[in-house]
Amino acid sequence: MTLTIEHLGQWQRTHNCGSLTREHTGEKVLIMGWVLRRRDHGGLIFVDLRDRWGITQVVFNPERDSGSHQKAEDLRSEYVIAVRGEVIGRPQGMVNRELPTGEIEVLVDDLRILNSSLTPPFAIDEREGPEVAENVRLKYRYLDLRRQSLRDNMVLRSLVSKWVRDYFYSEGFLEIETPFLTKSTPEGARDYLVPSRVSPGRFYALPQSPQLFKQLLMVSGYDRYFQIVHCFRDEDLRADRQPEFTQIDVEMSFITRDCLFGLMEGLMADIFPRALGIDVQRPFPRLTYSESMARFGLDRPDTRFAMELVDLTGPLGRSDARLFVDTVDGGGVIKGLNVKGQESMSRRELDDLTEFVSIYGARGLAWFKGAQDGWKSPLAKYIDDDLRGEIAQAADFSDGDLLLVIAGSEDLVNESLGQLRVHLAQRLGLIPEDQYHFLWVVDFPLFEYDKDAGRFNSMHHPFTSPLEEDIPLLATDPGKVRARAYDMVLNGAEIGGGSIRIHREDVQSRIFKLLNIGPEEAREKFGFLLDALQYGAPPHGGIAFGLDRILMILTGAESIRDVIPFPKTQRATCLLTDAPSPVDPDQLVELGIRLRK
RNA sequence: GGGGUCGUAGUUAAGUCGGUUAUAACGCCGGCCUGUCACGCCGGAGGCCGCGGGUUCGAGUCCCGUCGACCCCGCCA
Repeated sequence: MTLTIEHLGQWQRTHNCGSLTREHTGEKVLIMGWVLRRRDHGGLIFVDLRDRWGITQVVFNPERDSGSHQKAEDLRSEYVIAVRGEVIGRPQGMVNRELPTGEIEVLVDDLRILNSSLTPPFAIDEREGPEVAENVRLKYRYLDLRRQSLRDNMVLRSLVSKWVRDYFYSEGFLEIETPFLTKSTPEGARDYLVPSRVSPGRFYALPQSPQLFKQLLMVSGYDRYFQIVHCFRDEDLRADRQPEFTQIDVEMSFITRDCLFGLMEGLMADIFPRALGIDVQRPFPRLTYSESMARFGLDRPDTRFAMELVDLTGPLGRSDARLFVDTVDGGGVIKGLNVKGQESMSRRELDDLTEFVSIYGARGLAWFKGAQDGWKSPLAKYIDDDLRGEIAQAADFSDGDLLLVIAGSEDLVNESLGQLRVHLAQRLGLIPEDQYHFLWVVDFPLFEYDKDAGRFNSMHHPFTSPLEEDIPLLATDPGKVRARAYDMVLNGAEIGGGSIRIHREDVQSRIFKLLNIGPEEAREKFGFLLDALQYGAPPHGGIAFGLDRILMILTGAESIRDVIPFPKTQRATCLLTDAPSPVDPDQLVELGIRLRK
């Protein structure tokens, strides 16, 4: 016999599937949802009915209504149904403590089957089995989104957006939209381009961020702007990077850095307690970029554990080990990591660590084990007792400890040792997962030197203001100039970054010149900004947070894809829609585009 | 552009040194079952071993190529 799909008719929901409790006992209710699971006892049929609010057990009893009981025999997973019935308290001993609605069930008087469903390729009930391969989940994303863990993430995402809006509105901010079809700018990430039909051969770019528009809004006097906005960058993906992602974008006029910090700390102190029930200590600690690099090797330090980097350039540079001496002669540095109590680490494990740091260009990883009968290390014989004493003191190195050492250029040593620090902490379980360490990293360099191109690039972006006391250095030693730029860091992840901007045209032009952007190029690319700066641009600055990254931390997600409803694969494709896809040749003709073979 | 992990029923996995009919669990289908809640019991169906080529008497297994998912380096102002 064939299944009959029924119309909804005049039926209206009285409750959702998460709302019924013991207090509703005896009430006639009408609920609708998806069949999560059917348990057919021949006589009784139980159905776990699911919607986005929860799960309610409904019972079909032939003695109550034989018609609906008979229809219920045809129900399968993910059929869409509506049931009318009575809320009854569950009999003694049959309460389900796992469910918020577990004290009651709905005894069905009438059933309408609103839609059938193919058997889903994977169980919607996540208790069913192990994790499903991600390509299957992405192809059937609409089914994956039905599952509890993804749904929880989407619900939190919605709430966080609302809390952000509430916070900024209460602080007097305006939410203003900026264009998605805009002008390509040369700096920064690769642009996503959109061809113009009306102007053949010309292209819009999707914004990497609303940076210039929010600065223009400050010139317009729309002090205290924010926006929750999509941004686009055509770069390769990572576990925490998608080609389109969401920023909480903020800009303010007439502010000091400290004023902005206070407001943004307030935002975090609003969101995190709501989401996680934790306290957020304010003010956040501040670390200069150079201190962060020296102590943690990275510009986004995870301060939930110690194991800081130790500079051993002095003592090891005076040792008899050729490697170390040569490094110092070549202007390099030698730094170490004291891994407390890991003296027993095996050769095999040390090889793994050596391989790990080689990813970041480290040529090798020297190790010293502290034992009662002296140091154990292939290099021990090159280091005399005086130097050992010096090193032991500098690194707090004693019996039972493992000292890992890397020599090379400062950048390389910091990067590889900083990554190793985090890697080891994860492996050794040194990270307290229930802690949330916010901090600011400040005073970034304004420029970084591009060896290949032989010129300076902006570290943040070209509109970042230098520290006032460093402005004279622009003429003499640009590499030393510090920027009024800052990052907010949480548990070793950069969750936001910003700067006080340049608001004077003369300073902006000077920076462009240092960046090798000539006056003509500057005019062509940023002329509108340079013009605007000459019409009474106020001092201003701002910040942008990565909403997706914040959500990753709030949800404990390992992949950014788990906090985005419809994410893309690592090759930036969408397995659900099969985008990107070829287009009709007529569309290309209309755009004046011919594909190269 | 580069390095790595993986790809076997719908799903998750096993598959030895290359050997005869490719296993299991869950799911699915049929039957039984009035208190289950990841129900239970009995029975059944289900495979382009990602794809293409090669080696071999013989390939899920070895080799080459290719496609796809994931992680990382480069890249990401």
